[in-house]
Amino acid sequence: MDKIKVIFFGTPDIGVKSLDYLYNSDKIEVLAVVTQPDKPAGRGKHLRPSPIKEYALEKKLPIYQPKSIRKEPDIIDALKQYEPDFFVTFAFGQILSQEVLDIPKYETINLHASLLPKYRGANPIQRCIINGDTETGICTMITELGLDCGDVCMQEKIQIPDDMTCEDLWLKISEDSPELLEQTLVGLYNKTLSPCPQCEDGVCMADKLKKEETLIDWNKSAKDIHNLVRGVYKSPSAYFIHNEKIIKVMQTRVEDTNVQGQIGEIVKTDKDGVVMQTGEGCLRLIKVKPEGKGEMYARDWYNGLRS
RNA sequence: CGCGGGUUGGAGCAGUCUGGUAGCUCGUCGGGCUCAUAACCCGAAGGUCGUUGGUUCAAAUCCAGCACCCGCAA
Repeated sequence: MDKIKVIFFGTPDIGVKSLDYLYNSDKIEVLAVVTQPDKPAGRGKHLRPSPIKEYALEKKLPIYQPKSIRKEPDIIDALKQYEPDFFVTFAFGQILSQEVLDIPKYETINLHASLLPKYRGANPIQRCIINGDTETGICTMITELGLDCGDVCMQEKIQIPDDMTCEDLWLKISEDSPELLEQTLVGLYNKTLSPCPQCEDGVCMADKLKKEETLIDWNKSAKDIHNLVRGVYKSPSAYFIHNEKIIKVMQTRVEDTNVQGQIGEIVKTDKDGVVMQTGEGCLRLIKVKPEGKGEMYARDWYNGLRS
């Protein structure tokens, strides 16, 4: 059979393994890559290419970097010239227009990191952990104009253990997505796969994370704070303010303890960390990252406070 | 040239403004107490104070350059 001709739309590193897998697949030919423009990043404000672009450069694939794909007819025309069978989008970061969706001969396929119709939107990975879900997954779907509302092609479930962080889940999704994408493309191409409409009952949205959500509210339960900490682990991290310094919380454990103290205060310390009183139960801080410092054990941080 | 913090025994910090004896909380090692202990008591080892140069009788401390780490903002 002929190779399935695909153009890949993506930006962050979560899609790199998928792009690599499709690139190396003997069933698929990646014609070009579309990614976000280079952006100032990091401390020095230097322009940085997206991880997808770096991969494409390495493989010498054609690269397109529209500011907004809907408003750049030159790029739309260029994509038409490839006569692709499919567009594949995976964390691209821009909304496509109907004109763009109509380009591929078959469909535009999106990989979404949730079990649709749950967690439509920008941030399904962190939201499901913050909410304390024990299961999530990945879906391939037909892209339509509305936000993540198209018919679902395939899905795979992923269990969320109690100590999984968004980084762990991000990596897991990155690893599990390539095969699902390939199977979806082959299935649609051979017409052995029929997409199903989403059940409208279970729809919920996963909004972008707001900065104020990552400030720890000690009045919440230890369990909720623990979920927040692992849900926003490293990016951007949950934090609280101590002596006018930002203290990011990197690792915690819900504590079985009878110690009672004032909410938001340290009630106990030992070699394993610092125990904080919350609105419901106690939370042990295991690793923290004070402003201007590297990640350290909470115990070490506490030692320094007593100098 | 986006804004800012940092580098001091193995860890986390104070000391820098106002130059003059290397400090605190831990850890490690040894001893003691104890039925026992991660608890308590006593003692010890361990530091060219990031690096290079300058000022000075004298620099962790003041001045200049360099390296590395990090927070904010994007």
